[in-house]
This record gives sequence, C-alpha cells and structure tokens, in this order.
Amino acid sequence: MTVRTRYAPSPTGALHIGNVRSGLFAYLFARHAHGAFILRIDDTDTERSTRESLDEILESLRWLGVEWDEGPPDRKYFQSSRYDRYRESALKLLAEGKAYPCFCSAAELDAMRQQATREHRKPGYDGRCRDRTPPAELPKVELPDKKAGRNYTIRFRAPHEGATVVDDLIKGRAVFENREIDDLIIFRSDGVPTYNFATVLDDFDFGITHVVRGDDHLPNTPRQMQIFYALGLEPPAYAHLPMVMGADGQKLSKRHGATSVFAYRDLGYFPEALLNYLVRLGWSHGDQEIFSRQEMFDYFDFASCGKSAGIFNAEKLLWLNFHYLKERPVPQLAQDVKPFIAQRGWTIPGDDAWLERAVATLRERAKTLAELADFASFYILDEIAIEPKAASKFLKPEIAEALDALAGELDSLGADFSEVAIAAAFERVLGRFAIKLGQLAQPVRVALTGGTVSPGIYEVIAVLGRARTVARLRTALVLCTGAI
RNA sequence: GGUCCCAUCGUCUAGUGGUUAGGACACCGGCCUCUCACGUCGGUAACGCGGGUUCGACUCCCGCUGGGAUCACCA
Repeated sequence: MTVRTRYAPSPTGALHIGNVRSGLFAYLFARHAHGAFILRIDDTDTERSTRESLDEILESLRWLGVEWDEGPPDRKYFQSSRYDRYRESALKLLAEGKAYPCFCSAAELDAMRQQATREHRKPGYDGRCRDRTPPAELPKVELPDKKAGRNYTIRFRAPHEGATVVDDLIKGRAVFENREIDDLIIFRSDGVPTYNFATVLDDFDFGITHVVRGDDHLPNTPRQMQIFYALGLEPPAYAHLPMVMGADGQKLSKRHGATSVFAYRDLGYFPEALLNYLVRLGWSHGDQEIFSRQEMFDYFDFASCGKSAGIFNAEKLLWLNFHYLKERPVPQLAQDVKPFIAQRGWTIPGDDAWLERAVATLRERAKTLAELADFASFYILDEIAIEPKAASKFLKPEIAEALDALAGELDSLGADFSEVAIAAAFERVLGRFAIKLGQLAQPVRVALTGGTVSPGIYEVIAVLGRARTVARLRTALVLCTGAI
C-alpha cells in the first residue's frame, strides 16, 4: 500500500510555524515512504475563510519548498466544493439512525454548558434530542436548511458502550471510554458540515493512509474513528505530533510575536533554516543538527519523533540561519540581499561584482538577510551618520594629523587600490607618526563606517573605493578638530 | 472540573538495565586580532518526587507532583 499523507490547513489566517511543522512532518513521511503528499483546504468555516489566507498558505508552502503532489488549485481538494458528498453521507447516517436532528438553540446549548460547569459536571452535550421524536410537521428528516424552515443541526449518535482505541504511531495506545464522548454536531443549521465530519470523508475519499497532525487533535480522534465505523469504513493510521510552545510554555500563537512563515521570510531567514529548525524540534537523528532536504527524506520516521512538546527557540533558529547564510555562495547571497536593500529604499552604488565584494566582507557578521542589508548601509549610502559616542572616543585632535596623512597617502595610490596597497599606505603613516595600527584603525573605522564595529579596515577601504574613503576621512578631520 | 497526552542541562535533544549521562543553541572564560564577528580550545549546567521489579535503574511497573491539550453550529 502506498503511503498517502495530507496537510489540511484552514484558510483563516497566516500559516504559522507550529502549524506548518505538522505539514512538514506529513510531507517528510510521504517522501520517506515514496508516497504522496496531499494538500487539502479545510474551508468549511465560511465565516472566517478568506482568499488572502489561502494565498498566503500556498505561497508560504512554496517558499519553504514543501511541494504537494495533489491539491490546489484543483477545486476537488477544497472542502467547500465537496458539500454534495458530505450531504449524501449525512443523509445516509440519518436514514440509518446513526445521526439525528437536534433542535437545541445555540443559547440553550450555552446555558447547558454553563450549568454543567457550575455543577462540576462535564460540559458536553447531554443528549437531550437523541431520542426525541421530531416534530410532526417534519414529513421526514432532511438536512438542515434555515430558509426551508429546517432550523436544526444534525448530531452524530455516538455509541455509549465500550471504548475507542487509538493506536498512535507516536504516542502509543490511548483508550477513550465511549461513555465519555458526547454526540457532536456533524451538520450545522446553515447546512454546512463541521470539521470532524468533513475530515473523515476527505481522509477516506483521498485515500489517506496516515493522518499526521498536531496532538491537539488527539481528543478528536476517537470521534472521527467512530464516524468511520458508523460509515462502515476503516480509519487511517494516526501519528500525533507534540505541540510547539512559546517561551511561556503555552501553545504557540500570534501573541508570541513573529510566528508566521511570512514573518520569517520577511525578516531575512532562509527556508532551509526554518525547515531545519522545525524538523529538529520534536525529531532527531542521533546528534545530527544540520539536515539537507534529501537527508530529511531519507532519515525521517515516527520512531525518532519525541512525545513531548517543544518550546520554540528563536535563538537556535537564528544560529541555523547564520549557518546557511555562511554556506551560501557569495554571488547567490548578493542576489538574496538585493530585495532587502531595495526595501529600505537604497540604491546600490555599484555593479553585482561590487555588491559581492561588499557582501563577502559582511557575511560572517550578519545572521539574517535583513541584518546583512542593514550592516551594508555604510557601503551603500552616500552619507553616513557617525555615532556621537564613537566620535568622541576616537575622533580626537591628536589623531587628526595621522588621519590627514592617511587621506593623502590613499588619495595618491593611483590605479592600485588593493588591500595590499592600502596596507602599505597604512604602514607608511604608522611609521611616520610612530603609532600602532590599533590607534589608527579605530578612528578610521569610525570615519568610514560611522561606528566602532566593521569588517577589517583594509577590506572596508577597498570596497568603499578611493573617492568615498578620502572624502569621509576629510569629513572626519573636521570632527577631530571641532571636538576640542 | 472531566478526558487524553507528556516529563534528561535554561532550550532542542542522544540514551532503549551496567556510560565519567553525549551533542547542539544560549551563557562564561582562553587563544586568534585593527574593532566586531568568524574560527578554535575549554568551562558551568540535567535524569521532578516516592514506592516497587532487579545483583544493578535515567532506562521497566505503580503512585504522586508538575506541565500541556481538549471539552464550539472553529478547524
């Protein structure tokens, strides 16, 4: 039997990283088993589903390189296009007495729950319509349709006897006593099926062999299995992944800051880094930390998945991103950083070769593309802002002469503006004034970059070029003397 | 509150009865050095508690404690 897994996000918001990890694991398992990965869109919540969310989900997945074998744009993989199928099955359940109409209003249900909670009973549905005779004016029970006066919901008649056993591939066996499970609504009064019902039909129709999802779905699983049984179908295998928590130990959500895939993309993270981080959160392969996509495919299995929830650690993700950034070929990196420079409204004052030289000096100092772009500002911008503290510490009168001399030396270098030639110019100035490199390099650094932190000073000068270097040195000269 | 899940350094984890409990991130220190990084060397740091089982438990069983998820006409 070929493995078929699925990822079924609902288009009701951004694709966030805790959620997408479940999709990633489903995808990896399918690839590992040379099976198929299906993307399905759970859009039965017509109130909250939006086109924007759908587009963001699709684009996020593409950016990550999580490729689906079946799914959008094929309408067949949208629940909203499968209502006929859901109706047909609900009708069947109704006819067989395995489901029944429930006439309780939302307000009534709410009151029921509140009272149960007050009396320390479980807040589930008490089954009051389970054996109630439908009103006489209903000739026969059909699916809800408010416009036609059929304002009720359809509930699944869950068995009271026995137990439902989930043999989870990750969690092991979980036994649910059937008497603990109440009758859930499978069709809403607006004629739209609910998730637990639709998902069962989808998983069956699309031939899903392994349902891989977050363990927040574990309590739903016996309900879904019962529906499979009622329909005379065999449930798939289940693999429930532990959750991803925020630093506070709670399920990761929007209030934990940057959590969407887009957020990380826009912050200048690489998809490889995000993927690598996510795959190591809850899964391991010995002590290995860095995984190529192929290695993920090759090694992934449920046996190596952990059972306990993991806390999202932004620092480690940053480290991984740094790793991939350092590994990136410079020409590629230069192309990668361009959109980030453009986004800042800056114009690159040189060709690709120049940008590559600049990037080469910066790449071990930036952990993201956004940082790389920011760091490159002193190369790119015509005017730089000099940090007051740096200026007062290093741009002092006593260094003015040496700075002036250096400007002269560099200005007269001629065609050879190489690091070697620049170093030689420094040596001449150092010798003439009997000072150490450190004494000269820092003032120069402040003059050229505006701060005290930068790549090696010769590199900076070589990339900056003679004109800009000399001009900035002379500007700094004014600060030196003015600082008296 | 009911049900279900979970429990090794701060964090991610290796570990499947006998280990000086290993690695990674972070943190701290040395080296490198024109600054900052990179790199490199080293360091601090964990088996929640209590009972069993066993010659021997981080590993197996039970209880406790703690944490989490879930209990919608959301998915």
